[in-house]
Amino acid sequence: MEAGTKPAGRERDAEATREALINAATELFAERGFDGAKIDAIARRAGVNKAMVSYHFAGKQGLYAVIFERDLAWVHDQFGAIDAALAPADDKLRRFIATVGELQVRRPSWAAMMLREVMSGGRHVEPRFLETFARVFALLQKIVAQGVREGTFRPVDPLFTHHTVMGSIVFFFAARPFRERMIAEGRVNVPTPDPAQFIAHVQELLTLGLTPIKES
Amino acid sequence: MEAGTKPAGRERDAEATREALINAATELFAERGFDGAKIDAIARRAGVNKAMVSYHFAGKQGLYAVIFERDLAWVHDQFGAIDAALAPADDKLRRFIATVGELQVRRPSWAAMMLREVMSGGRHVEPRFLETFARVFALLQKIVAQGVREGTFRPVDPLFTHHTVMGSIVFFFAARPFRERMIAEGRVNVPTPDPAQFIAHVQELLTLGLTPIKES
DNA sequence: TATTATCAATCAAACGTTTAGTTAGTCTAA
DNA sequence: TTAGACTAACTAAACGTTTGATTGATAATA
Repeated sequence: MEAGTKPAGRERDAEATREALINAATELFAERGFDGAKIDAIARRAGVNKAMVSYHFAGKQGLYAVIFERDLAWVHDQFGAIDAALAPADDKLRRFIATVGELQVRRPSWAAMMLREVMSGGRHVEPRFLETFARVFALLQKIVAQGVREGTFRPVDPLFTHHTVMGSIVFFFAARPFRERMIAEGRVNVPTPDPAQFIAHVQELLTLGLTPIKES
Repeated sequence: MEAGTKPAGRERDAEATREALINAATELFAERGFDGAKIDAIARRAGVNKAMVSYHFAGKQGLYAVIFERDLAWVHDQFGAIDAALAPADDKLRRFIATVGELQVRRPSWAAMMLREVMSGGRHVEPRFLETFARVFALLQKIVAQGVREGTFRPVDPLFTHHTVMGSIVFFFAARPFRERMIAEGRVNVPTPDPAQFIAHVQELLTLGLTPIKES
């Protein structure tokens, strides 16, 4: 908890302040959305003055943009590597799913922020984000086509497949606050699930679910 | 578009006003969240004065609650029927998925509103909602157990299965604004997908994906 | 039937609060 | 000593809600 708080080391450290703000804001944006995350609350959680948001990021929108776009390059690289790889389609699909999963581990709040953007039609993001997203979908489209060609996948709609993969994973990570509350309140009788195991589950489900039906 | 506007029939019709507000607010809550949906915008879209929100619903929170809870009874009935049915587990799972799909068709904005609640840990909903949600999960848990017992499902984690099913469907419907923008802007080269076909896709994916692996 | 009384429904304006952003000055590390 | 980092106090705008007046449908009354 309170992962955003600035460490109490040096009194004046611009980099530490920026990081504290980014961490605090990421949590609050994920949990409450752009309008629900108040600058006062972000600054308080980060342990700095709220004027620092304007000072370091030129306002709330600027802070939001920095958070949202700091992983675009990483995403670009990872999925580019899968695209360039020489491997059968089912392997690529597993890597695709694993990479989406890795992003969630890297940035636990990314799922919720992405979901909110997707629901609002990309209201707060710059076109660069749309490009990256289109590229990721194009990759999955390509993988599915390859799999159908290779005979390892049945002829499924790549758009549908994209939605099941992204939907499953993003929902799993975005739903954590609710899931943990339900478990804590004893409303569901299950142990806290392991993210890595869930990713493995999605990999298996899709590998098996896309296997062509044998004509015996 | 502008589906919330009050019909121009009678000048004073409390029921029509309430409906217009509910419709307008549902769209805006789904698209922008609780804090992002401003009372001014809701009232404008509904074509009524913004004081009507407090008059008819005792404030923004009251309007939100009415929207969120108007389908709880329906959900309760539908999933109760599946639970009570005498059918093999794979049939029940298909019905489960179909029912989640039907809810989306009934209330196109429900997915986004639910997702936002799930991300915030149920910040704006009353405990009644949590109960219903727990009951739905319990049903899926039961179906999976039955399927494993009957030998039609491999021994999967019901919590994971729940997340893949709910995640896939809710994401598909919640992402509509983004998807339609991407298609409209020509960033992805696909036709607008048919919701019913997507539901069928999820049914197939899970039926096949949960089939036990043959030991040959 | 025509008139009047009544009250739910509606609206424009105003209220108090909250919000994002700014400013003027202070502090600290180098 | 100075440039950059920081803060408390402030401002203007936006927000949800309340208020007081007004409208129009309805039903009792003449």
